Amino acid sequence: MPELPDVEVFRQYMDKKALHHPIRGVVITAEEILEAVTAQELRSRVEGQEFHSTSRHGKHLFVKLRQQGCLVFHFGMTGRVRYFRGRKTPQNSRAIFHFTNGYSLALLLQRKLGKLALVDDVSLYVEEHNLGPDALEGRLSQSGFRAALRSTRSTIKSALMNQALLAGIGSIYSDEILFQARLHPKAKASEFSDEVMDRLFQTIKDVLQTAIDSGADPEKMPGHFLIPQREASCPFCGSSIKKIKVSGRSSYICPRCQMTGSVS
DNA sequence: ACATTGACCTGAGAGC
DNA sequence: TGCTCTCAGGTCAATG
Repeated sequence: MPELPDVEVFRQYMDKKALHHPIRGVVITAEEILEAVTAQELRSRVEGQEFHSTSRHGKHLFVKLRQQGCLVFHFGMTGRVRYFRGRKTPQNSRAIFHFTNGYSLALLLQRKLGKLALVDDVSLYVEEHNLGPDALEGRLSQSGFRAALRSTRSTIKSALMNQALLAGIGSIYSDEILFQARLHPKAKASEFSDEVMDRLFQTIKDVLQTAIDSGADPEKMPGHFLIPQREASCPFCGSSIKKIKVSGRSSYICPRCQMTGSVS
């Protein structure tokens, strides 16, 4: 779930539900998800404050505190947030922020691959984690995208998933983007023409924005999207979708529509 | 120096 | 039913 569109939906959810409530307690039930902070330090710096505003870079969600500091949520492969009322915490809650209004916000991680950090400087965090420009926001220019693709020898799928080149795309959305752009995931990223790169650049924006507009919910995505029907047939030509391995990750492709750059 | 692989963690689902 | 095996949407260290 948690690639750029999912995290953006979480961000909007936090904005709607969890801002501006005084925090009366913080409970960490899996200390290993904390990054460069102890549970005690986190508690003492967060309790009494409020969530003030949110932002996002790639797959990272930043929640600025009212006085000082900023929480960083990373969701790994299975993370979510949930705002809930009452005492019974949802399953797989690893960090819970209790508000004075009787509601709480939990970070849910089935697998403990997510992270929670507390930082003072968001741009420093982004820099230290070697994150490239966000795949959707304006910082990534068309020419910058071309330069990024030309700088690597890897396949286009690996390049799209490389957070240092551009941040926010994972395995699922790289498949969707390459499907919509009719490009084979094993094609060499650096070998595309300018025209193909520019078209791919636009496809990235379109796919990510459309996914966000669908609430990152496969059931609400448009009929030409691959995500809701990866195990079925191509919405364009009807061929059965094939599952292949690309640099160790499963990839779903239409073998007929995505010929460009395929290695025979 | 760069790209790819395996390990990390946990649970769901397949196959026996 | 119950066991074992494989795999999953991410990242990073180890390897080639």
